[in-house]
Amino acid sequence: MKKLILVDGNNLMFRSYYATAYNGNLMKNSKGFPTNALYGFVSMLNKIIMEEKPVYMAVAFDIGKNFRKSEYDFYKEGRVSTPEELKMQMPVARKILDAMNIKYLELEPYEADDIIGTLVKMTESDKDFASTIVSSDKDLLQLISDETEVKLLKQTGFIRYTHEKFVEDYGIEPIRMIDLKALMGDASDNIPGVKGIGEKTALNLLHEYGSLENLYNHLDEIKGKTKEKLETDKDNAFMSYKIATIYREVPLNINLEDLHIGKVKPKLVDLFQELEFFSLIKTMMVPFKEKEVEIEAKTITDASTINLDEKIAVYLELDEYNYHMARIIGMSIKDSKGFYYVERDNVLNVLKQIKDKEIITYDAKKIICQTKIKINCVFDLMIAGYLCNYSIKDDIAYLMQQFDEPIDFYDSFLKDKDRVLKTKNYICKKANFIYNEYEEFQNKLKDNGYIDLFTKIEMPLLFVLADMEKEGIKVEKSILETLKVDIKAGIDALQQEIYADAGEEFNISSPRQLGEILFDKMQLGVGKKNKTGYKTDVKVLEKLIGKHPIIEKILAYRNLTKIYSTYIEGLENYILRDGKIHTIYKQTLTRTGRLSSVDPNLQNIPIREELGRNIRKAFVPTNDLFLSADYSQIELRILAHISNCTPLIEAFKNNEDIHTKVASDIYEIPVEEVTKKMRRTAKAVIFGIVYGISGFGLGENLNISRKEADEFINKYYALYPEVKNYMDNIIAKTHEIGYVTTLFGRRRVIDEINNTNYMIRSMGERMALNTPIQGTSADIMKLAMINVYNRLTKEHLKSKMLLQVHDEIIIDCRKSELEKVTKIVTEEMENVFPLNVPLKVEVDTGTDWFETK
DNA sequence: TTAATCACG
DNA sequence: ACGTACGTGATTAAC
Repeated sequence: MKKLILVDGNNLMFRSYYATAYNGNLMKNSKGFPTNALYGFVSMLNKIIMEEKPVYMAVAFDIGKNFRKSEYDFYKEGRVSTPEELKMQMPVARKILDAMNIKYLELEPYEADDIIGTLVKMTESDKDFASTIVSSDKDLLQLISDETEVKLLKQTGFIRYTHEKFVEDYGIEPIRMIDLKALMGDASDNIPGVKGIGEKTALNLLHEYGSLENLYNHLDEIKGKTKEKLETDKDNAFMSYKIATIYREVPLNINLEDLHIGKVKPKLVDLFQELEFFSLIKTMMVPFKEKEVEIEAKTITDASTINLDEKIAVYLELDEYNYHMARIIGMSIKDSKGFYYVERDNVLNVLKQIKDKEIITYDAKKIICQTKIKINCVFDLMIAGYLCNYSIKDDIAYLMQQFDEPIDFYDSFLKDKDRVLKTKNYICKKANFIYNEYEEFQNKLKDNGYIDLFTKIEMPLLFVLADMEKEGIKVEKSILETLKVDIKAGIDALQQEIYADAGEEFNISSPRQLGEILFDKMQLGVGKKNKTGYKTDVKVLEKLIGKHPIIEKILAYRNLTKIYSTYIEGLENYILRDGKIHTIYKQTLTRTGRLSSVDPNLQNIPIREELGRNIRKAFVPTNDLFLSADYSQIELRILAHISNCTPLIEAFKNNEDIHTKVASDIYEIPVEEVTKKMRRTAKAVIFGIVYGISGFGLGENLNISRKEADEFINKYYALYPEVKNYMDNIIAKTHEIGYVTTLFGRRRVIDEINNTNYMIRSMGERMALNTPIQGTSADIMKLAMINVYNRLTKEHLKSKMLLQVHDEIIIDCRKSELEKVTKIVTEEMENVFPLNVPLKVEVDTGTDWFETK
């Protein structure tokens, strides 16, 4: 039996386009040509080939006019026209198929369905063939027979409709899909059908009478409204039948044998290069991979032959991402004359000799932390790329790919059996890329107005962060261990009680299993659903408190296991031989300009709940105490500043409690009469504003009605019209220019802002509101850190900055220096940049992180 | 690999 | 009628 796969090409392209077009970031190559539909199309083809392993294949397309439209001018009327960005991709799909050596068929005035129908007919008269149709279009189900099945694509996965499966699901023969459509019509194709008859009624009628023809022959047996409807629209029904029938006599002039899949042609590489489908080149083009160009690099053991009078590009390769734990593989250098390669054992030696020369690299922090040598990096390509809105990963290969210089990804390089042979060439290519792109990125920075942000904030910050990471924070394992024993006992006890309450053992950590126990077995409520089953998050569970003691036990269990695995076991794994944890601050990741912390994340150590907060007891100073300095209400102060809101600015100037102040304004009562609850409400409203509020969201958050929430918001706007004004303006402006800016000129492009999908557009608007606030706050903190660091260094203090948690820094402080350090952080942080509002810093100290603040 | 959950500002 | 607050990272289950 020869298997023929028949693909509905148009359908696949449309699906691929819309599947990814929604997020607002239409995938394009560097020339701006949209590629999202093509990428999905090729991936889908590959998937089909993998799953079906066909020997014969054909892809059908619509082209030109179609005969249905000529005969019935209402056909497909009212359809939104195909987006230009999808149309552009259609011809390329054909080119790709040609290069993949897969036949595609199109013929005016027929539609893809008709071509597929014709091919199906051909296979059915040829005993050797059986076909599988691939599409998400149910119309094609009418072609199902014993030799023909339809792989009906769903949002995720597919349903394979064989003849048997179809009859089982629909209770009619596949060919009666036509009769079904004749009755129920099709809104998307503008096929009328019988008005008022939907799928349910239509199916019932067909179960009873078998076909449209027979149904109308027995019209007198039908009662009531249905009969009336059928009578009124009889003509429409038979006309719809004609339109819905797939034509099977398209003059294709082809033999089935012609549809044999051939070998992939080399020109596919060129196409994919043009489209920048580098990952597809790697997976599909193995036999065609170009031979690696060998770079002539001199292996050196010292720096004597390098031209150090000009900038040099340096690249250091390690054997894992976490540079605190990694070992060196080798180092490459490019100068004005050529390439140099340094083997592992000589890296430190060479680096020491060149460290004060002007170095350009990718991820200087990695080099400094790994080698403990403070190189004079004047240009970090990773940071430049980040500011210029490139998608930046730790692996430089991602950036190289975007510049048409694809090399193996670091992950696959590490796994490569022949790695040793390739190393020199591989990492020299990286140095070459850095060297060659330096000027271009320098210009990009200039064009974007990023020179100050780059040279005065991000580059200096890199060295500050490197020092903090290198220093690390001391963690007392014994304290974690003590806690661990208690928590483990708690978990075990709770687990037994929960099993007893539930009447069976199950995996409490599985939301799915838990949901079934709570809502199906124990019937503790109706249960909200998500994609995979019942929702079981804190909010849901808290609503169930009181219905059964198991709920509180589950909440406690969740709390304990979270602490146990993430904050006890998790952290323990990161304590190095020096007894310290060295996190990695990602400087080139967030869309707003904030830092993030990984391996481990030290920016989300518990504080809000008492139990989790105990984790902080394990973090201790190596000097005498911790000093924390945090910006009080920095985001709100920035909001007051950028909206130039007089009452808020005044409140901050008078050092008022802002939440109480807003509460007193909203409730129209004196400050003294503001209750805790009022203050809490005001706080939630204020937060909502910063995030781009909706009445619904605030209502959810405060557990009040949407109407009440709306009233609060409107009250707030009335009180502080400047804020409302700012919000309206920033949204309008972002719609126009497509990006937002922080006070220091950092930009975030927001493509979502003009998306046609309401939900995505709204999200874009909220980002437009929030990013200038969050981003400016991040800029200010970064600058303050640099200034604090410089003061500590200049005044020769032994106290060291260890951590940053967005609006807070933690310093490992000498007791003798406490006064000086307090003065430094307060001065530097509060006076880092003049705003219309004062910046306020709150300082606290303690002998461990628990005691601090 | 993705989804759900929960930790932080 | 829609679906619902910004920015992160780690762990677990389940495919």
